[in-house]
Amino acid sequence: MPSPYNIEIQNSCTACERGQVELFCNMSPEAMKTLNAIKFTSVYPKGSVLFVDGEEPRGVFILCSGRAKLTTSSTEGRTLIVKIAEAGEVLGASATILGRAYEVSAETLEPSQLNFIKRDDFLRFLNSHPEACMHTAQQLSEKYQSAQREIRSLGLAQSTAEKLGKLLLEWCALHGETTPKGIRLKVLLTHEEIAQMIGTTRETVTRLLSDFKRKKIVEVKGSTIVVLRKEELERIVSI
Amino acid sequence: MPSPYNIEIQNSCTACERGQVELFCNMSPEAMKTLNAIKFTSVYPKGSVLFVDGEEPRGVFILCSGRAKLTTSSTEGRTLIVKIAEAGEVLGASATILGRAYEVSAETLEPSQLNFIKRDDFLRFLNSHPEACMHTAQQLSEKYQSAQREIRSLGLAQSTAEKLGKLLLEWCALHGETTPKGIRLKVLLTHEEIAQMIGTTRETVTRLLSDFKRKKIVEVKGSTIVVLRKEELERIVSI
DNA sequence: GTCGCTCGGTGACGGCAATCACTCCGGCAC
DNA sequence: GTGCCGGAGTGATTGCCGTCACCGAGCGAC
Repeated sequence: MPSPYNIEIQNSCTACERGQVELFCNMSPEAMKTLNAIKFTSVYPKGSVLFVDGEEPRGVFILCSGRAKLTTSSTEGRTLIVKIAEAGEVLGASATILGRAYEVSAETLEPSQLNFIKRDDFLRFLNSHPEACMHTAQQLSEKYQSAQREIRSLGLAQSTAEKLGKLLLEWCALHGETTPKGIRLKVLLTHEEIAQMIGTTRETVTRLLSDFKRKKIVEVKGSTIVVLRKEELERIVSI
Repeated sequence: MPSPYNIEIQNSCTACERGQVELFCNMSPEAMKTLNAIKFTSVYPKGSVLFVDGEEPRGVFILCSGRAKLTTSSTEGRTLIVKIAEAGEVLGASATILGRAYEVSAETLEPSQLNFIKRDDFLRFLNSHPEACMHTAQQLSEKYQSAQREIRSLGLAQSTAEKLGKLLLEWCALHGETTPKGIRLKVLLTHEEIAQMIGTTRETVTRLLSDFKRKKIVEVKGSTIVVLRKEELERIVSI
């Protein structure tokens, strides 16, 4: 089924074949039916802003396919990318549950399909379906642990090289592709965005990557990075 | 009722008068009864380690009274204080729910009463009591939002003065006591611990506080800090 | 073709804060 | 009293990295 943004649209959660693996998709038939009834499915182009830091919570977004960046900004315009959300994640749950302002902003990084659920519907859904509530608790726990890792990285690393190394290693573990030469990564972020992920500047990211290249730790070709010597990266990180 | 560490012990959650205000304490009578049956109440002295970063989750701790610090450490010994937990908070919930290692360490800062619930009991409790599950989801949402604030502070502040200012302002909002001269804070942490909260060194904290004193922004007497000019602090923070 | 523009690479410089190395003070043991 | 120890205060030095500035490559619009 072709769609405006050239991705497959999945209209029914019950028929969604990704259902088996993702946290919020593998529930009992009756829960899925309710979910189907209250969700609004849409496809968003790259760069769509789903919600903004500080805004009153309208509801939650379930990321069915695509990626989204969660960011927070300082008053004078510096931006920090808190997390890159992948398919299967629920966005805005904490704010929706607490009825407090969204604590981050969310923006799609590529064409993405999302299910939106209004706050009232979502709360009713959680109250009436214990399994949905458990799934949400799991999602929130994941989010919390991921936030803790971010805190560790930002607060305990004393050099920026360490932070960048940590980020590269995380990417290796998440979607690294092992090849004879090393671990290959498709990096779909600009240096600017990488900088925003580790709280530094674009120039520093460029310099550090050059440094890694010079030391034969990585190889960069266009938007792919090949990690040649993972051990060396681990050494830098765990100094 | 006197106790070994000179604090009041509350043995029954149903009779606990703090019940009305705290998240995990105001549930239906039958849920409270179950909670009472599966919990282990103990009083811990100051400096007790409840669990350690990386340890397999044994269960959750409900902090009935007292305070505990949540920390994470780097391999070479630097420590970051992620959060000071206050009475009413649930500790170790995310790790227990996910069945993954605790993501932080927890240590009491003063004599504290805690209810411990074993992992299996806790999971059964959540599954059989939807309201407990909702409360847990709320707790996790709170924790997540608090972690996000920490990330903001660590990642977006460009000077250490800004981070210290932010911390002081948070303290003012949480347990500041308004007096004619300014807002009075009881700081029960050493400079070393304050440094660990904002990811800097003891010397820098000492210097910054001296700086604030010189600029007549704060006044320090022993372990109390009086914030004389809150606006000035806010200006520093939101540069 | 020529503009725009975004993105990446690099040099120069300066400032903030980490590090090291003391001193001082108060409390406690003895 | 003395010694010890944890906490606080301060100076000197060093180096990392943020900032500013500029340039080149690539690319789409037109």
